[in-house]
Amino acid sequence: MKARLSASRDRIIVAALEIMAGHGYAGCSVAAVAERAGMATGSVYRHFPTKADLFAEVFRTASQREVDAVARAAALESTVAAQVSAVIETFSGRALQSPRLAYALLVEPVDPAVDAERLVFRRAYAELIAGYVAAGVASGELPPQDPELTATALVGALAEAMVGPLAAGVAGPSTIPSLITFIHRAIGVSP
Amino acid sequence: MKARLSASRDRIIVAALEIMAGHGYAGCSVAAVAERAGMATGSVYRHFPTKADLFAEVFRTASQREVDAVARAAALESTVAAQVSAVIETFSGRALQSPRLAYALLVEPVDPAVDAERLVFRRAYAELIAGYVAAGVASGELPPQDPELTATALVGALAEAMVGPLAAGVAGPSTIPSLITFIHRAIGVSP
DNA sequence: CCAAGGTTTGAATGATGGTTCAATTCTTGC
DNA sequence: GCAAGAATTGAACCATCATTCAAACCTTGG
Repeated sequence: MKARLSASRDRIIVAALEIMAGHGYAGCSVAAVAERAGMATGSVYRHFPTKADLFAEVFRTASQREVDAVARAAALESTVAAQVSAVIETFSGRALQSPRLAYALLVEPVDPAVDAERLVFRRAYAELIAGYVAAGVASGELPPQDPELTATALVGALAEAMVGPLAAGVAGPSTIPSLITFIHRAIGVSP
Repeated sequence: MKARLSASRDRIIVAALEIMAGHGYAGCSVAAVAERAGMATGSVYRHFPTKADLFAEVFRTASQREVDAVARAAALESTVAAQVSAVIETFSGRALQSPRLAYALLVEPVDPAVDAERLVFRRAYAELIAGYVAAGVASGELPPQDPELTATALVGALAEAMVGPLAAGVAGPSTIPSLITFIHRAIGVSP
């Protein structure tokens, strides 16, 4: 019974994610989520007090998954240059794999309460990158700089560069390599 | 009479801008705009077919003003390094002067139809910057690169770096200089 | 001055979609 | 089996605004 409850909760989140991946946040009415989760509209409210709470958690879940994937890929590398390349490749590869979801997570207009969760998402990326940058500065691989600011700017650059390709559905073949070059230069990787 | 008509139209746009600057897009109900413009709600619809059309124009107007100010400041400089510095200083200076408006123009959740206008805004900045970068590459002041991608990434970096300070109301004293350093390095200005 | 035409008004309308809740169905302990 | 209690249902409710429109009000040409 407890299990049934928590299973329902999970089904709701999964359903919401699936609809986001297919039709964006715009397609995520509570009724649509409930239907896809195989339950009545009202039942959603047995698990989440409001729609905003539900989607805050949905965003948190999806964001965590993305950040984890990127962190895992970057952790395999040992130089800052390679770590940052891994971040960009993983981030953009996954985004292009589920463009609608990426668009929703990154920039689609959402309820302001959910928007707040998006900031957390972007900050999580920034924290991850800031760590690598700080290590690079400490080891002398990178010139002195404010790792927080560098990381923030880098997340912005990455997100902005992906918005066009996400809308189009594909990225030009030189987009990712160019972006890597740009960002390597930006953090001061010696050529 | 014609004058009266076009004056009303202007009053509506000005009112919308003022409310955006004070309470963001969230505060911009048609009723609120009409009241501030000193007319009845329904009269707004004698000038704009829908709210989305009104705010598309409001965004276009505000964006144009911003881009013009930045372009004017950059045009006074003669090296790419100085031009880009002028862009960053002007952009961030103006944003911090009207943080609520800047937040609305840059990232606040808005009606999807209005959101499209935001892309135009960001692209206008990118075009401006791309022009300078392309000239710098041609003159040899900058290393070879894709000016479009560089400019897009740069706009993203700039916007992202401002979101935190905009929410807080102020930027730390080193934010702008650090950002300039970062972006100079990113485009390949020789030190 | 006056009537015809256009303009302005602001309360009513309507659409959307989140939220509630009385009725029903299911689960569980005895 | 069988209540008692919890969970589920989904249609009704409600709040929010954008949008409309019939009535009231100007403006202007004669």
